[in-house]
Amino acid sequence: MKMTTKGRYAVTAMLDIALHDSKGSVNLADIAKRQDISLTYLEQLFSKLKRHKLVESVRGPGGGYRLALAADAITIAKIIYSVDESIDVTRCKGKQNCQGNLRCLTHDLWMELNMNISRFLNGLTLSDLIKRNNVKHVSERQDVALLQLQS
Amino acid sequence: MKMTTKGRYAVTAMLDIALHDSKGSVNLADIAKRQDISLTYLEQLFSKLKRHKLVESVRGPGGGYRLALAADAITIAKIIYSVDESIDVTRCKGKQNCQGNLRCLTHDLWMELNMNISRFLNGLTLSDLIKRNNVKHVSERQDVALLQLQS
DNA sequence: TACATAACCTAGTATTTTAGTCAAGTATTT
DNA sequence: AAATACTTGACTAAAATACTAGGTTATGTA
Ligand code: FES
Ligand code: FES
Repeated sequence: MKMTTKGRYAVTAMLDIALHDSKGSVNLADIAKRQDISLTYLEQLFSKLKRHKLVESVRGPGGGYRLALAADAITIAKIIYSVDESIDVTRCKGKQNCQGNLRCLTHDLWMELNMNISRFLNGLTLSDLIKRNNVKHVSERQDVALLQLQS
Repeated sequence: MKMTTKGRYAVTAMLDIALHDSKGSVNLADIAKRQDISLTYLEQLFSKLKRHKLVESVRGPGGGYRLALAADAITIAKIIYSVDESIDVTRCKGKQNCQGNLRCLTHDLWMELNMNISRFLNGLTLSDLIKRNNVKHVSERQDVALLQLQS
């Protein structure tokens, strides 16, 4: 599995949008400030998220991004997949050809681990996360911090 | 999580020893040939595995490595941990300080994923893997290949 | 219509990590 | 003594990652 800041940023940003969805659309500059992520880096991630139809964009002043699906239809797995290409832990990418075109000794082990991780990430949606108290608290803290920044 | 060839090689090599344990000790040169791993790279990994007391070494002619514990006492998690340092997917390494010393929006999500992966890898031992048919088959294939190589 | 805003796009680069090599050891058995 | 086998640490090429720079294009508003 590739679990890098790229995937983490993507989930964080998507969660940020889901939390501020009431405002119609959320612009990347705000996300960048709230979540402490470089704006231009976010732009790259959102180009992928859009390509995978997880978000829609609104151009021009007052524009931004909004979820393309309901929050309970967007799984964490989909988000990570969209920016990281895969959450695969095998070496062969499922092709069973690690060892000179043949299956290596541990192929099935990694496949099982894949399934385990997938089951977890596929079973969890943005709407699940929004409901959590720890997420609510952190989000409120971030909103306050942004307001202070702007004043 | 860092799931790289380093961790995969370590598990593969440990499994190889477990499978050939009847011979007392297994030397790295044989593992290198059977599993297609660079010998000098294996040496590095085994220095770590020894430091973590997962294997014992037997020096001199006929020497090699053998498991320091029973196969059913060595979990896959321990092996990966020994060479990769961690199977952690958080960004903060558990310290809750991603965002200027505070917890980020997704910290708890990654902690949950950590638990999920740990549960799986801690619940699986070398002895579990040895029993599997697919492992047996691949191992037999490798033994035959090594004999042909030596003749 | 000008202009500000914000998405969109293409390169490029600094840093880090990975996977692996090399060389000069030390220890143990035969 | 000689052969075998493990030990250690420094070193390196290549890849991936995280991030920056510098634009262009669309759109709402004054
Ligand atoms: S991981 Fe699939 S063949 Fe080795
Ligand atoms: S992952 Fe722990 S604070 Fe962000």
